[in-house]
Order: sequence, then C-alpha cells, then structure tokens
Amino acid sequence: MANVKLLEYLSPLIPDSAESVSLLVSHFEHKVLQKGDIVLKEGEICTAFYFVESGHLRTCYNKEGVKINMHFHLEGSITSDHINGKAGIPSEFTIEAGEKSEIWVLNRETLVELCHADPKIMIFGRRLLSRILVDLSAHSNLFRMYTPAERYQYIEKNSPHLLQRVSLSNLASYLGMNRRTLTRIRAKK
Amino acid sequence: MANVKLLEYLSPLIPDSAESVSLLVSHFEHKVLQKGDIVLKEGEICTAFYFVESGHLRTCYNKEGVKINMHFHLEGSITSDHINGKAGIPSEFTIEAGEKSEIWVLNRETLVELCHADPKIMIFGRRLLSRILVDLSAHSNLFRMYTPAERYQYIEKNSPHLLQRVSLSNLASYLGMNRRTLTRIRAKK
DNA sequence: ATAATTTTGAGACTTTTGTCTCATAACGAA
DNA sequence: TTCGTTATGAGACAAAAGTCTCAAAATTAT
Repeated sequence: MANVKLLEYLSPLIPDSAESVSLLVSHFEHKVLQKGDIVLKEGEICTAFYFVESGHLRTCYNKEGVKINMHFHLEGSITSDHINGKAGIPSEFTIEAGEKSEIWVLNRETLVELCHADPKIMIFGRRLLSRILVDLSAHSNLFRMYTPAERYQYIEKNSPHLLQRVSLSNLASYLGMNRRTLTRIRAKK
Repeated sequence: MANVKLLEYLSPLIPDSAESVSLLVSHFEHKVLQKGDIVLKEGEICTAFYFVESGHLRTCYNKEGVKINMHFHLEGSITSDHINGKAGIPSEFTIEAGEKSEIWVLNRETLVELCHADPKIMIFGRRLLSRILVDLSAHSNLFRMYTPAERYQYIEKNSPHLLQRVSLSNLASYLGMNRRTLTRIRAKK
C-alpha cells in the first residue's frame, strides 16, 4: 500500500503540518485496479478525485461506438471530471485503468468536510483545484493549437514514457488521428 | 455608454445589494474599439477581464505567421487570458475587436482589492472565476470531441448569429479547417 | 455613386489522411 | 513452451482536405 507518490504530490500543496497531512491522507481510499477496471463510467456523476500511485488511468468517451481517448494519467498525477461532477452533471467520460494500477481516491464531499474542519486543508483544496484547472487548460490549449503530428512530437519530447505505456491505437485516438497515420509519422524519420 | 448587457451579466453573479453592484460596476472601464483595435497583445501579461457590451472580440494566436482564431466573444460575454495572466505568464494570444465594439474592462488587481473590501464582491469574484472556467472547459471539450465539420454544425445550431458576424476565413481557422473545406461543407446541403 | 479593397465560391490539381486487409510480431494464459 | 489473442507495420486504394487561382459579389471609403 505504497503512498510515496501521493505524499510527493500533496506535500507542496498543503502548508507544513504533519497533522493536517496525515488527516488528509487518511481520507484517501486505496484501490488496486486490473487493466480495464472502471473507476468512473460514462453517464455517472463523478464524485471523487483519482490519484495514480502506479500504472495509469485513461479517460475516454464514446464516439459512435468507438472509444476515443481524451487523457492518460500516469503515476504521480490526479484526475477527475470535476467540473461536471461538482455541477451534478453526468460525465461523458469513462475513466479506467490502462494497465494494472494502484490509485488513491478522495471523495469530493469528504474533501469539502475536511476543508471546513481544517483551514490548512482548505488551503490545500484551493490549490488542488487550481492546479487541476491549470493543467487541464494547458492540456486543452496544446490540443487546440497543435496538429495531430505536432502533438505526437510534443509527447515524444515531453513525455516519451507515455509511448512505452500506451498501445498505438490508443495513442492515435488520443492524438486525434488514425492508427495508419500515426504509423506513417513514425515511419519517416 | 450603455451597460445593459453588463448589468445583465453581473446581476446573477452577485448577491442582491444595490451598493455592491454599483461599487463593482464603477470599477469597470468603458472602451470603444474600432475593428482591429487590440486589447491584449501576444507576449503581454493579461491583467484584466474584458466584457463585451456590443460587437465582438476575437482571440487568436500566431501559427507560423498566420493568425488562427481560438475564440469569438460576442456581446454579453466575458473573456480574459486569466490563468496565464494570474500566474504572470505572457499570453500567447492576441485579443482584438472583430468589429466596432464597446467593452468594459475590469482590472484583475482591482477586483482582488474589491473582494477584500466587500464580501459580496468576494462571492461575485468566486462565481465569475468559476463561470469563466466552466465555459472554457465546455468550449475546449467541444473542440476536442467534435470534428471540424461537426463544429460547424454545432455553431450553425447553437450560435447561428456568429456566422453572420465573422468572415469565412476567420470562421474556418476557428473551426480548425481550411477555407476551401468550409466552402465545401456549406455547398453540400 | 464610383472606385478600391476585401470576401467569397468554385475549378483543377496535389497532398494528406482514412479504410480495408493481411502477414508478422508481441503478449498472456494455461 | 505452446496456443490463442491482440498489436503492429505496411500495401493498395478511396476519400477528404489543402493549395493555387481567378472571376464574381460584397463591403468600404472617397
């Protein structure tokens, strides 16, 4: 039940206080997932944050029966369909394990309660939200401003590990191109 | 110096209090823009929110010398490069008037000060931010999940007025396609 | 109103991307 | 290790999107 990555992620977000950190950590629920295990299903309301301790989660949606990947979250990152979840809107996304994974789940309601109970956790809550939104917005700008081929080059340069972890078909749908096109891009060069 | 749209936008976001509303409104700066006038230039740090009272603003970036449109904000909506601006990061975007426009500018610093001075404005501030982020995230999901052609159909259905206001070339770059392709889409049907 | 400028639609051609297919390679389970 | 399943690379063709171009509208300024 490792939580090294979790602590690494939380520490910079919470004012230094052993009690607050351990109070916070104690409310994360540990889960072990096999490849394909679903964390959030399309149509459900997202009620939690999912931190990846090991393995990875993929967020995808259904496009005329085909699964299209929106995000991959490797170990050390956190995901959620927070904006819709908070508003009580069913998610269009499914979040599932892309491989055997260990995750830590923090219920949104629980976090709200902790925020009221502990001002340091309140600060954490704000920083967490802000970080999630900043990451999300950076990610979506990247996808808006780059062509599929540029996205591939970006990934190659900035998170090459992802290429080892995700199948070509999954990567292709993530980049917004056909598998054949991705093969071509890799072929030349 | 009309502010009808501005009041319409602010009212639902601020707890009922004539004083707070008028305090807030008094800190918006009125500007009249001619087509092409620049509100925020690529490379500058965005320090304000821009509310469109009439006309529209376009947000674009430079892609190898070509201007690509990211957003159009028609009258009654608000825009900003808030996330980067807040972090002190120079914007990659230029925001300019797409036609003769009237806008209301609210400085971010000013808003922060008002938040400290008036708890009702604090509530407003939170709601404003949340609304901006929700809109942004909905918009970017839409662009991520739809093909260029589907985006056109979406606009046609949900904001047909935009088609009357923006030139085909500008619309095409907004939708992520070539002008020729947009012409083809409109031709069939 | 008239001239100058900008925008538009569409033909002809090129390039890119997608579909279908299949043999080979890699992987997972018994 | 072996068998069955899934992933990969690539050929052949089809479809879609992009480039270049230009004449006809539409818009703007004088």
